[in-house]
Amino acid sequence: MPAPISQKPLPESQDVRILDLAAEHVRRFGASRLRIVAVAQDAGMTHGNVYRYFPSKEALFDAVTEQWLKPVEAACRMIAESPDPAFDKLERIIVSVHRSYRDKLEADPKIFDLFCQSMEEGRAVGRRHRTRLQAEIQRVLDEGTGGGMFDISDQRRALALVFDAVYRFMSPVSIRLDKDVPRTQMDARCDRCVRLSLRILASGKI
Amino acid sequence: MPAPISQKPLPESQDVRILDLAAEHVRRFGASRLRIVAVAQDAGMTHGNVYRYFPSKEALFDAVTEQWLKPVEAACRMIAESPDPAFDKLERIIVSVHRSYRDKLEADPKIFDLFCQSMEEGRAVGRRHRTRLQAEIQRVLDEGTGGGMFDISDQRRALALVFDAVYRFMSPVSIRLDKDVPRTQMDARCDRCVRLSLRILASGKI
DNA sequence: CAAATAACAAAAAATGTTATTTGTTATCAA
DNA sequence: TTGATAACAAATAACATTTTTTGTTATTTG
Repeated sequence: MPAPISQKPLPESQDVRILDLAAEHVRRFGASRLRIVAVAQDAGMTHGNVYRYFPSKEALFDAVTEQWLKPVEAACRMIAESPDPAFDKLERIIVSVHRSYRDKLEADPKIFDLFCQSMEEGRAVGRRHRTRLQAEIQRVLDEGTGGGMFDISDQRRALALVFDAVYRFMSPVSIRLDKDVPRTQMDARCDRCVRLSLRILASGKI
Repeated sequence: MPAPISQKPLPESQDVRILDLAAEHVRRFGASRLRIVAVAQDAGMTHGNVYRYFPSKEALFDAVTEQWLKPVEAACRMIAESPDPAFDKLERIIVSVHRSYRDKLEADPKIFDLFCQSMEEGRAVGRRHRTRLQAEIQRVLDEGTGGGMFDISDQRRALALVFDAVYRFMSPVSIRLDKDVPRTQMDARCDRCVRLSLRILASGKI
């Protein structure tokens, strides 16, 4: 029998505590109303001490966003690493990202706004997140090409084309614009659009 | 020899004058800094009189936006009415809209912002504009289907699919997000994406 | 009558002031 | 040495006040 997992979770390290509290503040009041002093107070410390962990308010926001986006990337990696055919994985990854974003938009609209803002301002958090997703997709694409599943002359171009065609379902800003369109409808359209784009990719005629 | 066209243009009607001045104010300072009193002053009248022509500031903004978007619609209609094959026209319309938007973004970024805002807020101006573009496209689509060029079971669905796939190049908000990507690159990607989407449409397998 | 103005209340924006917050640094305690 | 605090200047937000703007309506002008 393995050693029992400690029932009481270890006392979180301060940076994680601050991060969680900050996320909660954003969830409740939105980023513009978050005050470092208030977060510090909730954490039972002076505001100055928060700066030991996060060099600036923006850095704190970025950390909140990054943390909050991790599950999306994890789900993506999960699929990418599964032993299924590359084509299927590609489809599932894109659909998964769309669904995850939509879930997150509905669960935490204020944090989603933070995410969108970072994209609109072209800041590093958003860019890095997208790069990580793209890397997973690129990996699957390579795998598919290696196995002779995709016949692609210019891979880079192919990837760009797929991203362009499914942009509406992968771009947080676009997804937010469609927030009032029923989920079922958006999901169905996403599925169809992804399938279409990938069929072209598979046909290799680009 | 035909009668000479009057050299001096007819004195513009007041509403057009006000519209032009308002557009210029938006161009210069952005919508948020536009003051009805200032426009009225430029037009040489009291601000109260502006309300004889436009019932509210929002109505004035909408009129500016609508006026400013007319050339996009005109170009679209021009193509739709040409005697070319439906397939070609469809492609040219979408590409034309993308190019027009991009031109306008570069020429009048502040008015473009006004347009984007109306889309983001789901206001009538933006919706009507899009509806008019869609109507032209639908017309061409019908034409193509009638001539046996497209084999489509569910037209409504087909149109939605094409719009989804070229969304990045047709949505003003998306285009603005890509404002720093070189035009030549965006244009090339637009062309490829449109061609891809339409090929699917032509194949009829949806 | 059509086109404009003048005058007005309500809403919004600018202003100036005070209080809070941000971010740094020097200091303290374990 | 690590984790915290206290104290501080500069930046920001909050707030009350004044001014401008918006939108209406009654009145004038040609």
